[in-house]
Amino acid sequence: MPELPEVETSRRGLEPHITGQKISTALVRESRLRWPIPAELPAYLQGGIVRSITRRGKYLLFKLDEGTLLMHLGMSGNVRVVPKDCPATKHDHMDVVLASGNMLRFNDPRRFGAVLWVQGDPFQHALLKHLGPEPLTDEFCGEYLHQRARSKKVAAKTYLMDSKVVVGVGNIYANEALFRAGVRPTRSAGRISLPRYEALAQTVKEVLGEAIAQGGTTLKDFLGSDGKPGYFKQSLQVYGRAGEPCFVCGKVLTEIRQAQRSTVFCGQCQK
DNA sequence: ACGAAGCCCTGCAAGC
DNA sequence: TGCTTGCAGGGCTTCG
Repeated sequence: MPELPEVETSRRGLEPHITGQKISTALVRESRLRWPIPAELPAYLQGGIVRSITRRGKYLLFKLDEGTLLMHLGMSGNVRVVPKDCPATKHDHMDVVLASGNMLRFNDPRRFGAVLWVQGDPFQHALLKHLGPEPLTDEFCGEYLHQRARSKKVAAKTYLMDSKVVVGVGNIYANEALFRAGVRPTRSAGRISLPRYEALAQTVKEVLGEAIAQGGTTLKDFLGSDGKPGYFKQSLQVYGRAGEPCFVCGKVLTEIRQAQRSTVFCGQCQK
């Protein structure tokens, strides 16, 4: 479900309901995720106050005085604020009940997500320590991409989706950004010029920025914490359009697989 | 050290 | 209608 825009959409939706709230109780209903939810988590959370909710890549960080609740939505995860008497449904893994009468509910059918507790500096945690820059900051630019790609043979798309290179660029937005920049997804990362990387850095920012502004991309079931779908789907130019004509040149879009993920591109517009 | 592949899981749509 | 197959928005881990 979530790429960076969807995670950011969730974060923004949660923020006003969660910040400053005291946690009355927490309940782990199904601990099996990518890693088990720690058995001690409810004890850590109980009585704590959520000071802030931030995002690093696709991770959500709920900061408490005693530590940080680290959450990843994986492929199918969803986190929402609901009234505390809201009946549980399938795949509701965890509830964090707030003094306000609402609760934070984490649901994840495919269980690729994670809910962890980190004491001390969360950015020193193994999962966050080696992450690349945020795509919407100035640190992420053409020069950075160009420099870092030197002598790399990986395909441009695989390079763009590597969280050590840049965080938050998932399959949809990698396809879209490469199309907008006119870069063929299969081209070796080390064989792309600086000006073309400048274009690519720009289109990554554009695509993600537009998607956030539109509340993310709802393909099947993504809903923001307000229950509304994202509207970026209607802006997609290549993702999910294999076999259909390119909006720019009319040539039929090609689909291939890279690293077990579907790639769609225009053989005419992308070189 | 790097790059490719495997794997974790459920749900759904398409095809037979 | 019902079965089987393949694919899905991610990313850590293992293998070569």
